[in-house]
Amino acid sequence: MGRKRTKSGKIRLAEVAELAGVSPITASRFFRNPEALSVAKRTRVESAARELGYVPNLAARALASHRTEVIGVLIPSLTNNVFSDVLRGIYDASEGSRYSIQLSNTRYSILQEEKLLRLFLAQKPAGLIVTGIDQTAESRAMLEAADCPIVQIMEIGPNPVDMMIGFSHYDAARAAVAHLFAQGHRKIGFVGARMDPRVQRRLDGYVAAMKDAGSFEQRLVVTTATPTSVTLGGALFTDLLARAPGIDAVFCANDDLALGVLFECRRRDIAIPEQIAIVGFNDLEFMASAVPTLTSVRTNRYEMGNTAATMLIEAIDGRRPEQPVLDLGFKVIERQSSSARRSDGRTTEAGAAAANKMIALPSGHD
Amino acid sequence: MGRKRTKSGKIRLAEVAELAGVSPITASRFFRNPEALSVAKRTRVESAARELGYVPNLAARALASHRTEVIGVLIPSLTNNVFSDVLRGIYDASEGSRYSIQLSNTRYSILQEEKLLRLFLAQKPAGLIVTGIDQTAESRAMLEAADCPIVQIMEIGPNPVDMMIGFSHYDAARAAVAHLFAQGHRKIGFVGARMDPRVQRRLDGYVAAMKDAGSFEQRLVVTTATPTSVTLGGALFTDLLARAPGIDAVFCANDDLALGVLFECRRRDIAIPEQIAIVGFNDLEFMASAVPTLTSVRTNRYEMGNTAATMLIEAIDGRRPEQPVLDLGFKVIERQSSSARRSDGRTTEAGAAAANKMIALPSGHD
DNA sequence: GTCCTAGCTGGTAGCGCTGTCAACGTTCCT
DNA sequence: AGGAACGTTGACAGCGCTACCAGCTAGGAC
Repeated sequence: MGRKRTKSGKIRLAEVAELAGVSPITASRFFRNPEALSVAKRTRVESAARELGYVPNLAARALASHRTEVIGVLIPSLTNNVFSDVLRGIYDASEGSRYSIQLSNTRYSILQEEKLLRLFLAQKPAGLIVTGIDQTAESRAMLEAADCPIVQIMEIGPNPVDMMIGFSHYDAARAAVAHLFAQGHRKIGFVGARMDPRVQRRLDGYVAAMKDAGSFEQRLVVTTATPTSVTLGGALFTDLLARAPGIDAVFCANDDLALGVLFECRRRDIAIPEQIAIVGFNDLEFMASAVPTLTSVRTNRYEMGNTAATMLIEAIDGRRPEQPVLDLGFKVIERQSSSARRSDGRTTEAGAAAANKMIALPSGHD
Repeated sequence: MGRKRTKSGKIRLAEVAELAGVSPITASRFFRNPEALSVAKRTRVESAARELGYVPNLAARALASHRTEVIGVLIPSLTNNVFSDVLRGIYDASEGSRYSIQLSNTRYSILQEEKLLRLFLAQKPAGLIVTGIDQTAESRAMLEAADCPIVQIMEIGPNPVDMMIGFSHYDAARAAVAHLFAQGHRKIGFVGARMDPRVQRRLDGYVAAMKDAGSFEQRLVVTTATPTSVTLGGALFTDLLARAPGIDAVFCANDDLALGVLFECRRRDIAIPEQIAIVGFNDLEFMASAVPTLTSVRTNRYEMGNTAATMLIEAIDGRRPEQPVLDLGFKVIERQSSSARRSDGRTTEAGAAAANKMIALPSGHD
């Protein structure tokens, strides 16, 4: 019995080729570039492969071709809702393609990111998705030297390494503050946690908007390096009230903080928006459902991940996008928590389904 | 110039061996089983590898050894907070080990799970983590035939494929309902979304507890196959109120629903817990911060993922746990939303930091 | 001193696939 | 009709590593 199979019982390409009556290399081509085969051989190989239940050995392929079919993804957090939406978009886009996702968590450390990047690059990934634009110089050099397509996600900025997709956190924050001004608020506080680069740029946007209006005061800003949470939102708001008792609005760097502020207002019997207006950031699902409903800045997280992975795969396959930097913009979703101040001090009690007015802006507008 | 390097400029094991003055196979052993080398050679190989910046080629290793260093993880959702905690535990445990995580999303479909399982198994993973105990017969057969360790996570049940770590959703739900009974509630509604197998078992636990007390009525149960959300919690609660206006408590199959119920109560001016008590499930962070604070069943999600991956890696390395099925239990965290009914109809307005009474139970107690 | 065992080391032979290049028709042009 | 050009196919030689087994040395038992 000329035992052709490996001990594991796996079917090899050679067996498929033999059954199909072609050479192994022809069978190999069938799986990588079927158009290169004549229709006759193509169908023969196809049916042989199906009959034997052939599954390619990716390790052998990677070894022989010096390429892997792995897309590396570096994100700073696995728990943050924001990134789970982005991730879902990435995974959805990778399904159906022949690429698989290799995920690593930088924990908001650019040093950790550099380490992971080195690890990834050593495996010659087919492509790379990295978060943000604040890499170490070393990381930046590695990315520029990498011979695979790269997408930077979450925000846009100058000097993309390769492709880039996101929006301007600075502009989004400015728009949120501008909205509060438009509603008649003047003493607008800022609460922020974690203070990673993107949150920092939201703060910068807030500061710029406040300075433009001549309303900026340092005591209106309360931040911490602690990871964000709903509870923390309440605590930071408490600090803010102590520092600046006269505030009439709060811009929260994310929605968890905003929810915490909402609860803290409940606890203190502060009326929203009559006494204090609240605006969050990201527009998580619960914002539309809270009482009162909470204004937020909608960011297209799923779409960001999905488009990033799609662009990357296209680029890997040689079809580079004509537009390598994509601004997904944002929308200020106006809800009860920031509606116009009224003399009677009440807002209408509308259900969660109340129509949302939107302010849509591509970032880059001022 | 005898060009020893591959065109990519990568250092190979052979170069390391040459510099260290040993044979390639000895150098190879250094990376897999350093103890097998004499101390002298060990240090020589080590410094040679460091000097050259050697990085092993995983594809070649996988091809030659018929093994990969990939742990496959199958989870039903990437957005659900519950799984992001589990995932973080898994990733944290895999860091520092030589195994990498390959994640796939079954989207709550056991057919999709079967397909993905086939895909994974074809790559000969080092180990596998699968969610739950409700695989298709085909999946089950594949898992049992797989020649790698396997951990089932999220719940425990009879007939583990291999290892298992989780808790009894049935017991946890019973304990939650028992807590409501202990606080004097009788007409306890149930709201559930998605109705995946674990939510179904929570419903079963609820039904059993209610029947034991002679309080079960079909109209107290409102469920939907729709994915869960805060908004949906409000909608389901609205349905429940219409079907059973006399309820005095709601057990929610998860915390998002509970938050939705809380907001809907606010909207309708229903006092919590005086008119209606609320209990959630999972004890997400915001539960302790809501107003009123929300009672929930704490589940050890991070620990579950972390322990699962740790056990799996140990098993891969040949150290099987003496206890292959691990019950992580749960705790009913009592908060304001379900405190004892009072004649004066008020609860004390305590901050989020109010001490939580806990009922700790390993699942399996009745 | 001889034999045996254990511990360490190295040689050989692939793992399953693909890059490269040559060779073979076939078609189309001049 | 001759030849170029194209499309299709196959032979060969590895990719970088490890399984397997043989050989070597040292130390201990008799």
